[in-house]
Amino acid sequence: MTPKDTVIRADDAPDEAITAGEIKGDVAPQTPANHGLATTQKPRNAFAELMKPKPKMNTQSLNENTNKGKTSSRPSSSGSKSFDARDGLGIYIKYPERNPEGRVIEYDDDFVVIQDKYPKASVHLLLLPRDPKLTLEHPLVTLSNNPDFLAKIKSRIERLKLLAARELRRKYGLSSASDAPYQLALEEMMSGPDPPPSDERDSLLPPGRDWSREIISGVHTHPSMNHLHIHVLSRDMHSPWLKKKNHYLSFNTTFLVGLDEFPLEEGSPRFHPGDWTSWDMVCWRCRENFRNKFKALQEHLDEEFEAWRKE
Amino acid sequence: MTPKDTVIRADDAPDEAITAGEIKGDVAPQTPANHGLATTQKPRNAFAELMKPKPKMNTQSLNENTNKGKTSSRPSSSGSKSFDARDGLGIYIKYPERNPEGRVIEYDDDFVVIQDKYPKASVHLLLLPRDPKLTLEHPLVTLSNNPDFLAKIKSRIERLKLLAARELRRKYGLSSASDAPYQLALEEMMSGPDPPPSDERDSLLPPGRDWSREIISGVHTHPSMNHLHIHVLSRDMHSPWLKKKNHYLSFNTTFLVGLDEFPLEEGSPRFHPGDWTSWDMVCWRCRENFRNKFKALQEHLDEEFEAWRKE
DNA sequence: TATTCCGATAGTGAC
DNA sequence: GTCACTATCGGAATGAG
Repeated sequence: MTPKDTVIRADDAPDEAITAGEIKGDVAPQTPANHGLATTQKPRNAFAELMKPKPKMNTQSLNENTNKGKTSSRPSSSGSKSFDARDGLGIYIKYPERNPEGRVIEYDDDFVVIQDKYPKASVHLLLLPRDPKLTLEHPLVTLSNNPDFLAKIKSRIERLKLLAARELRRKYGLSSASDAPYQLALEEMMSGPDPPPSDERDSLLPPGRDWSREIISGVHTHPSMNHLHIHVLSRDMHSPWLKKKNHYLSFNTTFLVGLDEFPLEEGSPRFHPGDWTSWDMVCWRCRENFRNKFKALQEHLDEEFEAWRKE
Repeated sequence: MTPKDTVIRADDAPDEAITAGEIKGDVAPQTPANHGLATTQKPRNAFAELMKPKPKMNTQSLNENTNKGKTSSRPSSSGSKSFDARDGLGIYIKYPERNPEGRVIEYDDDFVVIQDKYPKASVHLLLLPRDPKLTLEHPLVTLSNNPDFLAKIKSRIERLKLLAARELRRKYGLSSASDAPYQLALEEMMSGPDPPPSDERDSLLPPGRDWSREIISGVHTHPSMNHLHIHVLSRDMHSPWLKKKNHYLSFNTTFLVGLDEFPLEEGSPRFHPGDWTSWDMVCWRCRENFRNKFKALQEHLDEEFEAWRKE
């Protein structure tokens, strides 16, 4: 394996996430079932296997390992004496091959992709640049002042959006009305005599629902976690970890700066959102204003989610 | 019984409060054991019986009936169609002879005295004037503009303070260092050959601790309960019903206007205390400032109470 | 400032 | 804006048939 190769965390048991304890060597095991996405870096990913159509089963494999591997959760930011919960992402950047908490999706010399430990939506990934010169910089500054870096990020994020979109299709494709053409054709293809490999299927199938439109990406204006991270998540905001007003606002106001908004111009007001935690909560789908009534919003989001996934 | 007589709620079982259900007739029963206080109105009271010294027992009879007779709690402010919890004191004024919830201490044509349903101190009584023309007036206005009424109230309150002081002695006299001379002499008196009746004892005994100094009285600047009521309570603030900051502040700031401060002069700032619920909580005994830390104050009050009662 | 219930808000400590 | 825990603060309903 050359340093520039992307290593993939693969799942032999598609419906159960890999835990850190299952990985014995330096890198995650690879299986013949892993079919990578076609990019310049040719990374392969664990979602590929998960994307296999599973009629009659509504698996949620990505959200099932929320509490697994908790004993292996040890920040251990070696060097700093005092523990700081805000350094929690450092372990993934430093030792992605250890696959901490079974959360690593893929990694190479430049990036680590993990599932957010506390996802705020059906799909919620983090892209973590590994460059030590950049990882502790402020994301708005770095992404606005470093064109080369921004270009790399944008390229990588485009690919992650597709990854996330495929995961949405895996989760909700069968209950989606507009995805029916794809799902029906896929079923026919897979029950046929010679099913093509998974990375060739989509080009042979009708488009169905454009799930990538449901994926958002960006960075928080004032991140709580110290290491630079870019969010890639579905916009449904349907998650047991969405527990507080600021959770919702941080992804549904200008506190989130979308990747496509960069570079910000110098002196942009986006650098100073002001008292954003006091802003009203507005439904991302129907624009109803719930002011500060989080519980009411939460119930409403459940309903919107059901309608959304069936679109 | 003439209308001007004061009717006393008497306890045959001193350690257990009478409940409303035990009273069959129009008035509370009287027993030979009731020895009244010597006032112009000659009211007798339930505390007299409770004041009997009970060595080795630390009874708290006054606080034991908190939840009794709940079924008989019916505001029923006849005339107004809608229920209003702020009219809750009306029932005591209207039907004191029913002894609602077993809470009536004494009553006559002009006043009803009850135990506060949610006492904020070891002893907490309410004096309720019955005059329909006055009971719904604002206490600060009425007590400042009506000298005759104020005089009656002051007279009555003086007596209630003595009643409350005796109750403090009953509860804590035996654990009080400075009350020892009284308690020892009392014990000797009662074990002697011819113990005098209870209303003659104190004049024959050494003074002991001046419990009346521990009693405060006054009205809230902005009462929540609609019917005019004057608080008479011990200053210890030791009670399971003291649950919130405003409970404490309402008796330990200028939000409480002491009876002896009346009449207020017209335009007095006391009419407008301002944002009093945001004021700091300061220990009534040692003046330590607990700011808005209610739990910390509560623990501290427990300690102060133990020291206070042993004074 | 009646209570009670529920929920929103705020501060803290975290290996 | 990391979470989880505790506590403080804030609004709304409140009985009874």
